[in-house]
Amino acid sequence: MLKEERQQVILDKLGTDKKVTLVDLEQILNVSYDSVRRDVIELEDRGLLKKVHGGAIAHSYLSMKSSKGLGIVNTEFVIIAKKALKLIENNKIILMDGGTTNFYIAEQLPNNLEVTVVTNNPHLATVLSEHPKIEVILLGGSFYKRYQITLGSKTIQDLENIQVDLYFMGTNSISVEAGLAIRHYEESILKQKMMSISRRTVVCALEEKINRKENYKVCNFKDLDCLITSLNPLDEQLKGFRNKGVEIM
Amino acid sequence: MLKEERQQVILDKLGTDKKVTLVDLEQILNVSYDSVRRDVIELEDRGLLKKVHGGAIAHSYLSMKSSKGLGIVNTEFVIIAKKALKLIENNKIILMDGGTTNFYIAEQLPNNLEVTVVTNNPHLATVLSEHPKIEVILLGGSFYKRYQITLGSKTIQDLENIQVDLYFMGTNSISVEAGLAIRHYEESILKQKMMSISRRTVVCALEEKINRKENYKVCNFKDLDCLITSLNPLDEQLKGFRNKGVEIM
DNA sequence: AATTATTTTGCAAATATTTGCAGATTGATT
DNA sequence: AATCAATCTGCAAATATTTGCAAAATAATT
Repeated sequence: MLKEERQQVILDKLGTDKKVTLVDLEQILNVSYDSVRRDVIELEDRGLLKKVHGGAIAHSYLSMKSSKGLGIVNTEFVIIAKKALKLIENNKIILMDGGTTNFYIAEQLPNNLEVTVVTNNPHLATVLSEHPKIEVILLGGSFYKRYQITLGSKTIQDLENIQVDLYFMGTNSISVEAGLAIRHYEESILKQKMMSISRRTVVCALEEKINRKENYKVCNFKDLDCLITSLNPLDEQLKGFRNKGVEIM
Repeated sequence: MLKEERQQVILDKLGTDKKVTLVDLEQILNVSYDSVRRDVIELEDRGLLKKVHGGAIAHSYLSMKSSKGLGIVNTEFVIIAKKALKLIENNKIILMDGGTTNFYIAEQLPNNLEVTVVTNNPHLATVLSEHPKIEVILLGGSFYKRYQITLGSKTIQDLENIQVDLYFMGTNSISVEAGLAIRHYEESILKQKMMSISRRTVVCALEEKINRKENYKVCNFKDLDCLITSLNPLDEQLKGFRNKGVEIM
């Protein structure tokens, strides 16, 4: 097996599972632990994944590339998308930023829906271009490879004259005390701007994001209008989030 | 067995399997390991595959297209890309708009090249995000699904404060009398704007575009700085294009 | 048809890369 | 602090690659 094949397998695996341990890879690829480790290091050098202690995690765009064709149905995504769709009405203007959750929601938008989607995520534009009725406005700016979105002052300036009905904000962490925070400073500023031009802001959070902490704060929890998770709104994990004036779905 | 036969077998194998080891080829072709290796090196020089340690893998773009049976076009792309690369220098700012030719050129940009690429084509941003050194600036605007580019006044406005060194313009038609014309009005305006902010404008045209006519004129032929085709610059087909102050490669 | 030039091929020695392993080091966890 | 797991480092064996060279095959010439 060629080294490149192995590395492709690693990327594919990350595309579907988003994370993988080196021990797993050692078995799947049937080479030594050191070899997979070196493969992962190489891939990281090329910026195609992030190496972590004992394994690797995907850069978000990997899953955006493969989630569709492979028909892998992550149930969490399905539940979240279903709830999110309830909020979307015809003739509204929707803002969606980066992240796999938004990507998945976009993929699920029904064919008869007639909305405008504003986004700084080119992959979203690509997916939605197959949709018969949705109009897409892509925000320009420096392209941030790691998260596969446009960023920076140009992007913010693009938003200056736009007013949207509904903003689906992606996030890396959400907690009652620390609010909503992500890993990248510029992006946190951008998200604040996006909130400011949106009538309503909705966060769709995977279970793993709940009560996590990240470095750059975007807003307080109560600044949101709605929180969507795959959990039952009455679930124990969401206890602290209730009665804060934020709808929980 | 002739060398050319062998090389065709190699390409065919890659077309189906996407990868092959030199040991495999040695057996299939029944020649020495060194011969197949040299074959693979030759094919790589022609840009028809990617050589890796111990074997070869298919070039992603070509394999994508070759499944449609565009054998001739493939080599056209290769030739055009090779010529185009000669124009690109480190630390320059390159503007590339839509079209498959630009996509293919982008994929061929060598790893040690350090340039900024400005584009209204999100797919280009995606491809280039795997490049270690290239910075990408994505132009915003309405996303035009059919051509998979951003368009419109917003895109033009984005260009207002940019000045680029080299513009690779995609086109649907080029002729001496009618100049350069395309099928979409808004895009023709955009291309004019792009020309105006570029120090040099280069058109890479597939053979089939030569002497074709389209509806919306972008510019006269002599407004270009350089024309790249897969043909020999002295080819009969290009006769009328010569001595117009436009470099022909 | 014979000769010559050119290209192609296979081989062998010298290099270089990849791989797995063992010991030392670092990092995480209790 | 102690323990366990993961990482890093250097090393040696196995593979691949490169290079030069001579034999074979092919093409060009007389």
